[in-house]
Amino acid sequence: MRYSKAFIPTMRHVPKEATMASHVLLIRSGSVRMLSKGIYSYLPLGWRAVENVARVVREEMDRTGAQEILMPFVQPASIWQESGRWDGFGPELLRFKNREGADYAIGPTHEEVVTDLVRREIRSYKQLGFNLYQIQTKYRDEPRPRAGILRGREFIMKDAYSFDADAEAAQRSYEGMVVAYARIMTRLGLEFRAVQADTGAIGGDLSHEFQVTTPSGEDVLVLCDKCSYAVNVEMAPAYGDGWTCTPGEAQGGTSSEVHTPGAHTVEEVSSFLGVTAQDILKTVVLHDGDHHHAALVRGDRELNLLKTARLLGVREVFLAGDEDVRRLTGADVGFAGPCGLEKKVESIIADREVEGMAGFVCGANRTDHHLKDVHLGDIGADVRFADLRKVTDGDGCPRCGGPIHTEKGIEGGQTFYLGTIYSEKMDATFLDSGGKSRAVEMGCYGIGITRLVAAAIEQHHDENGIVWPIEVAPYQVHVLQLGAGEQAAAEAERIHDELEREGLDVLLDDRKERPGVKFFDADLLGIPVRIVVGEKGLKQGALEVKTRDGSISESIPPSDVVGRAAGIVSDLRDEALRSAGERAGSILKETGLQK
RNA sequence: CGGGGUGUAGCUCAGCCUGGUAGAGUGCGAGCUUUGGGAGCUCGAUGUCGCAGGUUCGAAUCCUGUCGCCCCGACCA
Repeated sequence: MRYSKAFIPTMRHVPKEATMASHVLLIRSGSVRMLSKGIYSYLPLGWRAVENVARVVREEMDRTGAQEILMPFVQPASIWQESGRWDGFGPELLRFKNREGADYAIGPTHEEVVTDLVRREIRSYKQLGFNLYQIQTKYRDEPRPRAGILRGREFIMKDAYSFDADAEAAQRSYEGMVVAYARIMTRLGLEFRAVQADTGAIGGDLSHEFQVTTPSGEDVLVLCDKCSYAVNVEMAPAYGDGWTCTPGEAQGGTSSEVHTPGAHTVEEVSSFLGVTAQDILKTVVLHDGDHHHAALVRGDRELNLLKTARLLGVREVFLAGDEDVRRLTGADVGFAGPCGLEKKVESIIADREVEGMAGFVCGANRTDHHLKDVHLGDIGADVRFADLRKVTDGDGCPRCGGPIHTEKGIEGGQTFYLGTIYSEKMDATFLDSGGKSRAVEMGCYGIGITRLVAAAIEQHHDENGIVWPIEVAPYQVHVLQLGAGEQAAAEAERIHDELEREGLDVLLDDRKERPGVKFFDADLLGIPVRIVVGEKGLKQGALEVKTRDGSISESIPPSDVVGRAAGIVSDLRDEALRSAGERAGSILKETGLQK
């Protein structure tokens, strides 16, 4: 490809709407442009990267025997009503009516469609044991899209669905996908961890997230330093089986109110009253859509909303709004306490650790006032104790007791073992070898194709631009033709043409630009191998061949340049494949799926 | 949804408080010089000041509404 003919609108300025590295660089490199909130066009460079991720995903999915299909993204409400998700999915499902007034949705995922497709054809266990996947645009009406294509409303996803006759075969299908995902992530050059995950709206009881580890990630991973325990913080239990605590003094009656003007935060209360955060009881007012609840945690802890929702038996809980807090507690936000709150809320729940607290400080439900020397007996209501707090660095591993630490991650893919939850609801059944009717055992497996492009940049960039991993890079080799001399132009063309004949994707910067401009753009675009063809080098009989990550920088004769560049590319690919094989060999142990 | 911010040239932003002919840098076009890390000089083109109302002799500026975008949202309880 000749740069002079390419549509690569690079930008010098940092676009003001972008804060994350991948977002900034995708825009600056002319890879994507926003049409509307969370909705992006892919320009040639960005689209090539997307296609490359898709290519690797296809290769690895096909390798497992999965078959590619394409399903509709416009889906009738009827199948969603069958599965119960028309009401269950929430506002992220974009719904609309067609001209006849019938309800439809734009597919955020395809369990319903694929289950419907398969149930019409499956009669016997002999037909089962297959996996269907597609690569397609999805739409989820996210409440808060951000960070460009990392968390968009419209995005491209690979979703696969396995269909088996029994749980054992389904388990093997699941493991096959976990292995494939490890190969995919590794080939794409991504550092990742597979963690146990919540199954959320999709359902099922076994799930792993493939988290691309980066400090800019949205998810928090809890990882054991000693064993292979790895879990999303949403799921992480704070207390192992052996955990106990000595119940605190239940006797109340010693509490007294203290004036704490302006002390809204635990930190402020702690320094105002000269107590530690552990001596403070934090009261969080929640609502679950129907009712309000109060949750109690130690002052230095954070509430885990997912564990809280599970305890309450609801799908989701949210923080109550400021207005609700004022109405229920009778005080400004920051002064809520459990005493006297039992009549205002549906229930009071507390983290297990709170059971050991005594003589603590808590809000007085009166603006600018707290209570001190409070005991559990003062709450005057039944409090349910459970594992509610968020796990943090320094907590113990629930499996081996070793120390755990947390890391941030971007969820690049997730695998779910669904069992029969969809097949039962939607009547996808078959006759087993004994002639009995059974529901199909299903699994579903997603990879955010466009998100992985952004994640790759989050992990691979420097202050000058992108540093593409070889399998994602829109081009593998970037030939910089410097100067206006005919000799350099002819030589650059020759190198470009020969590299293309080798089957490589090559970008030839033949623009009438000064060298500095070309170098800066080359750094920004991040193509892995760079060849500089200038009059100076030709005179000296040595051209510069460099990798974008700086690991290789050589001056070699023009006649050897093509062979050397092609060699570097194939070495990089071989290395990616080799590590993919290695990681795939250990992933089942790593995830605990095999001993 | 709540809170905060922002919208002026392709891009980044100034001007707004205190109303009076629309600005800078960068980019873009032409010319000369320059040519291995975002060149210099000269000349030039570019705006429904997000949109809709209102106040005013007069609105980018003040008022009302609306739309878009960005950031934050137990860690304050």
